Amino acid sequence: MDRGYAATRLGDIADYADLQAGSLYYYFDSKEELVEEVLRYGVQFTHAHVRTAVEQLPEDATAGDRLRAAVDAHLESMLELGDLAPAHVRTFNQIPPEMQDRLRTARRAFGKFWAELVEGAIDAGEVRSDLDPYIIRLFIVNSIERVAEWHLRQKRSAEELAQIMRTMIFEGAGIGAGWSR
Amino acid sequence: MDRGYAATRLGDIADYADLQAGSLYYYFDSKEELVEEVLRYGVQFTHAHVRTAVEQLPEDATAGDRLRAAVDAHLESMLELGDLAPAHVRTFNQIPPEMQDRLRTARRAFGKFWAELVEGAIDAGEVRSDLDPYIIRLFIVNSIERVAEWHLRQKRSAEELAQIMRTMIFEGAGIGAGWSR
DNA sequence: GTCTATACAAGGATAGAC
DNA sequence: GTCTATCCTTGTATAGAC
Repeated sequence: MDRGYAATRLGDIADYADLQAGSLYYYFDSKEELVEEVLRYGVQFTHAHVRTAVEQLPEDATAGDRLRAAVDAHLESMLELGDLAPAHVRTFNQIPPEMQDRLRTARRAFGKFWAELVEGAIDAGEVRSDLDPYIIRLFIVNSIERVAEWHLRQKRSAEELAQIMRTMIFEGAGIGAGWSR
Repeated sequence: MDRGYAATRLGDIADYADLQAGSLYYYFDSKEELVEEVLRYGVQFTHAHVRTAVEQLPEDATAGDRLRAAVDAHLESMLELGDLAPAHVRTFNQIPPEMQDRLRTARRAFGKFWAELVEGAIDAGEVRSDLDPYIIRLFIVNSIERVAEWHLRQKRSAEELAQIMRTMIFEGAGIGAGWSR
């Protein structure tokens, strides 16, 4: 679905599955249903992966540890999902509005989880409190989601990318103070 | 073009321009040509805006000042372009490959300008030198480009958004050291 | 310049054979 | 379950009137 929702023909999908276009209707009632299933899988997979990673931390993990773990796990999901990750990120605003509504519940649940992580880290004094938590969350999640889109010239390992993202997200690009002036 | 390249019908565009679909062919030879023109305008407008902002800085501006100015100007462009900004960002990977090739020259020129700003700031010791400059650039530009997509609940002024973006990009979300460990 | 009417192509969906 | 053939809708593009 790299090329967008409407541009992706059932024939393409069928090719990918080594089937003929018509055969897809044995499994799905419509193209919409098929796409919805794929997108829903993407959110739920990622949500589950991130949540598990956070919950598996030891009892004494700080709010910062939890947030860091979430960044790593979310990034891992993006990389593991392969083509599916960018598909989901890119495609959501292209699908029919009713479908967006149906998927929104799943997306909101994941967003809420993220929001709690960010707010927890702010309350613990580990994330800056001078910006809107909502914006901080958007910024972080957006950064992670787009990584899957970077067709990097040098292939980098998941660990390497995680390290880079953590640095940029939490420490920023600048050196020393006064950058935001 | 919120809904993607293929999903955007000539009829929609015609409606927007208070015309009938057929009338568009007086101005353009094809849908492709029309879209290409719109996208090209977007890159060039932004490139020009950012370049001008940077070049208008006083002689004694540091590499950091230049980079900061670029962030502000790029963000301003995104906001000024209105619907056109997300259209460009979202649509590029959906358009036919030959069209991507034709637009790539304009995009590369802008990318090169950005790369020089980032590298200048690294050389001047104002941006961290422990990460790949290419990645730093992707991260920064991506962050700016997506802001136009945030349908923020509270409307924020351009200055306010610029302040937020500068803080997140250069200082990061974290407090204190040790975040990237 | 902009309209209406229409030709033409493409793709989603259905039917029925195997 | 998967195929092939076909229907039907939609959307790009063209023609020609005004």
